[in-house]
Amino acid sequence: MTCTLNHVSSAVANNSTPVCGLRERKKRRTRDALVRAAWDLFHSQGYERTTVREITDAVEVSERTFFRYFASKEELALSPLLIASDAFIEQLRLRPADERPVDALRNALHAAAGLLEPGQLDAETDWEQHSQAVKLIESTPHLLAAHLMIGQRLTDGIIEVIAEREAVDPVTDRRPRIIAAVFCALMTTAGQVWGGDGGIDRLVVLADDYLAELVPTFRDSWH
Amino acid sequence: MTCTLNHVSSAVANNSTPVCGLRERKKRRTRDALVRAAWDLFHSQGYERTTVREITDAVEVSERTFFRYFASKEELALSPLLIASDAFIEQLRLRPADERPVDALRNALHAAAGLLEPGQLDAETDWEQHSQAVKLIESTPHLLAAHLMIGQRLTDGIIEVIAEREAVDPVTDRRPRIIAAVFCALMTTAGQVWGGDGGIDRLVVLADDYLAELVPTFRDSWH
DNA sequence: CCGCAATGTGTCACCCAATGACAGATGACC
DNA sequence: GGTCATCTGTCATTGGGTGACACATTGCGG
Repeated sequence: MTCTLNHVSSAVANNSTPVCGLRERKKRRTRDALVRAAWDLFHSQGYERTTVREITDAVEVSERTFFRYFASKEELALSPLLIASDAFIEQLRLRPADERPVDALRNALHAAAGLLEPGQLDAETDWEQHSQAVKLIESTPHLLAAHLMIGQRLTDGIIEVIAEREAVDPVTDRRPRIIAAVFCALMTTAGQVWGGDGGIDRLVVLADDYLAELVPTFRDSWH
Repeated sequence: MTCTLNHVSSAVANNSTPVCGLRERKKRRTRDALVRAAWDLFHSQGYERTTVREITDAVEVSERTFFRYFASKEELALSPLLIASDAFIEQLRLRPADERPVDALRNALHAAAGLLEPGQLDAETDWEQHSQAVKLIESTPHLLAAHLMIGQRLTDGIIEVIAEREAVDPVTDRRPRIIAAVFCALMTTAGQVWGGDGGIDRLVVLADDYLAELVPTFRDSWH
């Protein structure tokens, strides 16, 4: 299965930079070019049958350079998901403290979806292609595994934020773990049923739908 | 993340064979030797720093032979989990039809754990080393991703069995998907908290504990 | 405007996982 | 014992990924 994903945590960071010097602009340009060329190739011939060599040839840089921008081929493919995941955590942090955890999660989901909807932030978040990205990830075992890893990372993030919000110890109190794991599992399921069709709105509706049955339980267990 | 796991489905199959001819015995012997040598090396120097070459040198076979027994290095490392996962599905199939889904899942878990407890079925299920195997998997990103893939595979299996038991269509009725996803998510979480310490019994206790809060919800949604 | 330091990039060499092709060895079965 | 299927080793090759080093470009202070 030849997979990696060692450097997930350091993958984003460089988002919406002020774009000051020429150096930075050049870097951003080659990075975007790599992402664009990669997705074009992925769509036309699939992820596994696309070599790093082909990507770098299209952009006219060396293979070595590719791996200075992305720790691995899969990190490139998964960057949209990483961005979405981080956006969600950020929105969750912004939820008012008096919301119950389950409501904070649902509201953060709506907020994050609203942010991503307009698209056009930069090359990776171009929402028109996001649908195809989802399809590609779900249909490529290697990428699906990495996708699940991002889900795991998201779960850990949620545990941390919820525990902080509710002022409980995430080690001794199992509730943050439970709600985070269940929420992510339902999100993943919703994402699979969604399949990328019908826009982000449909995904949110699906997730809400799945979550609805469990809301009473989680409300009871927290206040 | 250099991972694979393409041939998960075909990995088990050869379990508790009658051991007839000399040929079969020899094959089984080299296979077991590979597994044993691999785990020794994994424990002493970690998964990623162990090369296939080192494993095959220890057993004195060619690298090519290794890949005739295992589709990938990670398939070898994950075979205990695959076996456990398949055992669970099998037990779930054996549950009487009048049990509610959530009860069938819990009972199947107990049954499968009981089966695995004695250990000593063959090299891979040697339960004494299973604890260390879990630790190794959880601490190796590459293996953790593959572990999550097995969880996904288990989820799909559960959906199928539940839908069959309850005579519902798994595509239109979302309940099998929900209960399977939630169950697997809680199992995974329990497994991470467990960490391999305290025997399989403790894992079952943890899983039961996590599941307990959601039992009322799932009982209500089915009958 | 110039020179230095930092940083980005290309080249080369290398490791490891994995696969295909082919030939030789070995057990199965009559 | 001989034939046949199957297992195995050897060889060559591909593709992902990394380290080392040299060169080029940019940023910046004088």
